[in-house]
Amino acid sequence: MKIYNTFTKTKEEFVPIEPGKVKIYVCGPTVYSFIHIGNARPIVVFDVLHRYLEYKGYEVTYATNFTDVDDKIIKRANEEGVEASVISERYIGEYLKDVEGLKTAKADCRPKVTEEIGGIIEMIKTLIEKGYAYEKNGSVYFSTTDFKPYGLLSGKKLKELEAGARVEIDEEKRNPSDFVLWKPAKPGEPKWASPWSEGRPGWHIECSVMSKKYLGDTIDIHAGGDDLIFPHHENEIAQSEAANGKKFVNYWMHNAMLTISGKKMGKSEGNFLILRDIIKDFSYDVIRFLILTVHYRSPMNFSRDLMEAAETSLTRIRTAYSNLKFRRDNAKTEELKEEEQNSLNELQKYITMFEESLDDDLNTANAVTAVFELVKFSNVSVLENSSKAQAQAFIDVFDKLADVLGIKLEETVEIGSEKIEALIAERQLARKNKDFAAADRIRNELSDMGITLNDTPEGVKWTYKEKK
RNA sequence: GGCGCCAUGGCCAAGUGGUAAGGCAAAGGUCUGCAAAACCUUCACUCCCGAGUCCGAAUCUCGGUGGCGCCUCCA
Repeated sequence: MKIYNTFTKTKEEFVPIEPGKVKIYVCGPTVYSFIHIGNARPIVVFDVLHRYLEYKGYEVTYATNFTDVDDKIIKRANEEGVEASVISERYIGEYLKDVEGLKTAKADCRPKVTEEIGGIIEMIKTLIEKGYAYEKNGSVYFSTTDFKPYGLLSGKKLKELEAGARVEIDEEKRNPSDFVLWKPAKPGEPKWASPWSEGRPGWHIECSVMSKKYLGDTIDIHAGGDDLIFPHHENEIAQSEAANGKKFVNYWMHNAMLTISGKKMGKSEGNFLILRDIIKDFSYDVIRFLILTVHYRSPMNFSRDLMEAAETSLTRIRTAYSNLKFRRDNAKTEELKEEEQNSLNELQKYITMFEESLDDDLNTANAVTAVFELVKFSNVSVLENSSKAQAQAFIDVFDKLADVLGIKLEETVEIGSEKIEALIAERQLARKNKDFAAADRIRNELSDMGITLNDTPEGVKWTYKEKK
């Protein structure tokens, strides 16, 4: 499998540190509100990476954190007049609901910063001892000029950074590009005791500490949004490599931003759409599917029109799948017929196409295309007179590929199927008596419930789609 | 100001040297009581513009134009 490594700016053959095992760290959310749909992109993309590596037989350890102490959380807590932990716990809960909905709940661990303070203090101590960090008035800063490789990931040069007008001037820092590892608490802010002051950690140090604790000094893949390349990931490298004296990450993966009307969607930009709001009109599956139709390193412009198109596309896949199940359950022949053997041999072609796509830097867009090609092939191959064995073979391939992409092939029916069957039987009777007005009335009634009927020579087939 | 990325049909989107995947939308047809689904057919002599390299370029080089991102919290 080839992976584009942001550090080397090339696609590289993926070779894990330990054969058969992969350690992945993905930067998680700061929990001060609901996530927006842009946040869903890395969650979905790197979940597919996780699933695909497992599909290929790797044993994956996947860690993603919660930043549960931060200025924004404190601000929100002050606005509501509650403890910071009330805010963070609330949005961790909401985040997990979204993660569940997106079918991305496979992470092995989700550490929280507030539960890792001890480890953070230890790493800061080490950095001071090794001469990479210094204390000033209760704050501790990382000295960027003392870490020679600083800037290699982002391609920034310290000189340029200093020349930039946007670097905050801070009298305590030796260099404008130095960043905070520990800062003293202001009155009323959450705080922990440390050798330097009662305070809390800076943002960047947490990921270095948690990655080390849960995955080790050197990990295979570290991933996140491309807006984290600088300064967050650059700083993580500096901290981890300075403290551990070892290479931090072998492959850096970054997803491009989700845009809206061509502009980056961001909480600071104020042009974001909350995932929960989108889910009122579309299912989680649709946003997940839409995200997969674009390569993860290309910017993706979000719109409702795209969601609608994605929903229709997804329905095409689901319809093909449900047709297969219908054919299987109504098949007149059990055993595979001789003439069907060719189609089964050809199935492998689609699996290969699917795998080659994902092997090429996780090209989910082409993997989805492979699924569409499979849909087409299935529609022309598995017919009324097909055997149960043939239909099942196709179903197995659908299941296999959909599982990697995390696409749900069937919607859960929320209505009692006895009721549906009764109405269908009633309509069939009406049709038999040529009372088409009554038949159509029942069909409309079912349609209002989200049931679409399909009259076939083998009987009536129905599919369910949740009404929004 | 510095660094980097992108520009493919009505919409979305793969493709990074060998002659334009796929999805949505649209048009016609088959099937059907009508539908739905499915199938068949049609839908970019062309990939922002100009020049160059090459037997050959959407793909490489140079120059434009337009758009975006990072340099500050951000997925």
